[in-house]
Formats: sequence, C-alpha cells, structure tokens
Amino acid sequence: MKTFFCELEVTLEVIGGKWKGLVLYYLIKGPKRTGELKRLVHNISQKMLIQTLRELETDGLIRRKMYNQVPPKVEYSTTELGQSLEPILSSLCDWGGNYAEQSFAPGEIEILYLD
Amino acid sequence: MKTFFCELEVTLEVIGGKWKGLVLYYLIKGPKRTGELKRLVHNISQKMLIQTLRELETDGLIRRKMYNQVPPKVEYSTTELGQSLEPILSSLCDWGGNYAEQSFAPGEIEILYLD
DNA sequence: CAGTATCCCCAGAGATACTG
DNA sequence: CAGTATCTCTGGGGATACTG
Repeated sequence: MKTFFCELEVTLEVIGGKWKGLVLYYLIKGPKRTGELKRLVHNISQKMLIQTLRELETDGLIRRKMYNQVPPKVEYSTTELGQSLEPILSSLCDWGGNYAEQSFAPGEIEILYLD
Repeated sequence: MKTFFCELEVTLEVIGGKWKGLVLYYLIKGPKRTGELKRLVHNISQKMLIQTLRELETDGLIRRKMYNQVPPKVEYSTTELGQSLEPILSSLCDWGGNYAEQSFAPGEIEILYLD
C-alpha cells in the first residue's frame, strides 16, 4: 500500500518531476505528434520524452493514438483527467508571468514562445 | 540572461523540484519553526529542508525571522508573493484528492494527515 | 534547536547508436 | 518517424557527525 502524507504529495507523484508538467502543458492545448512535442518541450531528450509520455499514459492523463502507416504516425492527446489540469497549469503560467515581471529586471530574463 | 520557453518554466524554476511545493504548502497555512517543518514534511532530511528554505527565501517566497535567544528559535513564514500561491496549491491538493479516489482501489493507497 | 560540513551513492537524465 | 537499447555520468539528495 502506498502512503502519502497529504493530497499534494499525490499530485506531485503524478505530475511532478522535470518534464511532466511541460509535456502536459502543450498537450492540453491540443493533440500533438511525437516530433512536435520534441520541438516544443525545449531541451528534452528523445528518451525522456518517451519515458514521460509512457508514465502520463499509465497514470491515465494522456492517450496514445497510433496510425498504422509508413512512416509511423503517433498522436498524443489528453484524457478528461489530464485536461482537468488545464486551469491549474494555466494559473501556474500566470503566476510565472507575474513573477518574471516582478522579480527580474528587463534584460535579465527572456521568454521565447515556441508555439 | 536566463532564457525560458514559456511562463510555466519560470514557475517550475521557482517552486519545482522535490520539496519546495510541500514546504510552501505547510508554510502557507501559517508560520512554522524549523523543527515543525521537519516533522510535517515527511522524510525530508535536515540538509534538504534548510537548502529548500534558503532557496525559497532567496526567491522572495518566504521570510526568515530569527529570535536572539538560547536555544535558538527561528520562524519561517510566507511573503505576500509566497502566499499568492495558496489558491494554486489548494487546487493541486483537490486534484490529488480526486485522483486518489478515482484511480486507486481502497487499500491501495492511504493518506495520513500530519497537521 | 538551528544550522553547517562531509562523504557518498544512485536514480534521473544525457548521449549515441540502432531498428521497424 | 517513432521508439528501443546501452552506456555513461552528474548532481540531487541521503546519512552522519559536528558546532554555536
């Protein structure tokens, strides 16, 4: 039996870590192919991308749709459960935007949007 | 100059990682002494607790108040900036609670509340 | 009690090459 | 294009001992 010491720990178990939040962030905006995600989630390696996707899929947050064709095509999308994180991730973004304005002088920080 | 590729990355830079969210979670409920935090944030080591507190302080999310007495007494509390994460952490908890109900059979998981 | 200083380890993550 | 398989390695993090 798995033991947690508050609900936040449960959440962090599912979307914590270095990449899960970011992958979800882009998938929540709409279905993406593997290559697109690789481009969007900057600096993620092939290995970590696939690994992250597998874990999110196992935990029921995303869905993997495979097209039987050559060359292969795979599309990832959020489940309802995954999509239910949209308001939270949205808030986290807003907070980060504010923080960037408040706590950095112009020129100390830049944000490059990829999508 | 630090470069980010979306606002979420900024947020994760500040409250990402293994412990920051949990430490904030408890501090948002009210000021705490070092020892209390050590007890509440289950399994955190002395080293990681102090390190986490220092980083949160540096980033302006918490405040450290030291009482000049023997034995030493130190109290940590949130700044306004830190407190502004309250609704988000709250949402993350709710989400985790729901997830625990939906995705685990009774007996597969337990949540022990420490405060 | 709060905090520092070390030593040490291993899982998470990077890099590269390969396959269907 | 999507994914697997290895190999490697770093630094996040754990354990312990010590100080004011």
